[in-house]
Amino acid sequence: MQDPASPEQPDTPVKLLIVDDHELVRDGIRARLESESGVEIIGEAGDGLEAVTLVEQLQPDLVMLDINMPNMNGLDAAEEIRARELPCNILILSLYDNSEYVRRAVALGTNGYLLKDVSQDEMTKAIKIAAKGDFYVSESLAHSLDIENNGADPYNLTDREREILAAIAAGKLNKQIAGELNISVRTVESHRSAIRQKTGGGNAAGLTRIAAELGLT
Amino acid sequence: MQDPASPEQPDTPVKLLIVDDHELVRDGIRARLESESGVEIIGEAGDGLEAVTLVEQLQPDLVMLDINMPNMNGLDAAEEIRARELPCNILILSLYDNSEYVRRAVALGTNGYLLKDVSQDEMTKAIKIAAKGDFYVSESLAHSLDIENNGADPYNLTDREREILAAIAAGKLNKQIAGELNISVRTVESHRSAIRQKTGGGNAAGLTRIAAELGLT
DNA sequence: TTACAATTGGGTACTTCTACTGAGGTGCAC
DNA sequence: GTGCACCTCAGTAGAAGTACCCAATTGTAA
Repeated sequence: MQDPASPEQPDTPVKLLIVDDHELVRDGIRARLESESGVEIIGEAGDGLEAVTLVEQLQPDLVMLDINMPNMNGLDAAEEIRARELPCNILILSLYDNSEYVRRAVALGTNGYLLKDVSQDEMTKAIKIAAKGDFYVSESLAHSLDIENNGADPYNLTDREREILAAIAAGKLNKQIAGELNISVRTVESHRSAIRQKTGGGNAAGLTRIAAELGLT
Repeated sequence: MQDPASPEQPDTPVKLLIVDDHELVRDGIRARLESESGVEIIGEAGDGLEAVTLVEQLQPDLVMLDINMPNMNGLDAAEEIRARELPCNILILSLYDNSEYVRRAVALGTNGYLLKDVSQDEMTKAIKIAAKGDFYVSESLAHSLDIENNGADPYNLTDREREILAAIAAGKLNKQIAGELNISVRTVESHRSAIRQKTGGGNAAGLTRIAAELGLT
């Protein structure tokens, strides 16, 4: 993936920026890594905006990004860091083994995706790998990635269908959606019908639950 | 609330059991408290079932319970601990400032409700208070509790309305709901109409989002 | 080029939901 | 006992969604 100014020598510690909106989690990460000689925590941030600013200022080798945060979420922050071409590797640390999240993290060219139930050993391993510019993913997420590599999500929804599913979950009526997308109500109904068939979602309430499951809210 | 065999003397440390399904969070709590002389961590659990077992075996003064966990969630574990009349104070530690959760925690006779964005100072303070058998709640949650004390939730829904809202969010049709509750479809429609009016929820998708917000899923 | 998937749009008939109106019965508080 | 909130049920009208059927266009892959 990316190969910025990260050190190839094992004796130069990895300069790490921790980003999570919960101080408690940051404390946990800090507690785990302070015994690791190969990692040096050079800063912390509590939301995505702050993260982007600090990546620019502190120039860490690696930034560990939580996803759910106020102001700017971790995936958007990753996108911004890539857009500004900041020489920093990115490791996503999320609560959710949501395939949409993983899909997007991969698409953004991040260097790894960890679940928060990760063990200490796996975390340090992931940090080393991601800091080199390679890619690491939680073993428990391997199946999601397999699916991703096959080019399909759990329900095989197309982009358009996901777009419309998100609108349905937002409580919009078919008529509204048709207006916003400049297509006919019948077309929206066709998509909606296809979504129901693929997901087994049933009515609007069921589809809304599935949209939440896919992270489309 | 409860006043079990917890020590009144400040020099006897509080025997604490930590329960969270994420080792990372447990590490964070441990890191924060190991500098505190007044607290001794005597065990950890990763789910609610294990928590109840360990409370029985280790007899801690206080158990810190996460809510979202596999096997048995924290609120159900708290209920079980109270049902077995185990002499242990309970402090809930949750990600969510969900008024339904807070309501239930209060109803179960727990000794506090903390959000995970809590600072180190507030956490130790809460532990001291809860270990004495008093009640502590996050300052940021005070408003939810005020509402609770006024006998109302954010939307002023009645019990029946919450029941029906949950059914709607589960994707059930009015006809199904009517059948299960042995009432007329028209009555379900009346309730549904009242729910929409109170919550501004709009259609089924909107109501489903609100149900999720209220923890009725 | 052929084949296929995705997106687009329509017809028809049916079910479900929404928005308004009305009211009877119960239980609790002042 | 007089209100009041809650739960119950109904009529009517229209809007929205569901379940089938169908096909034209576009782009991409075999």
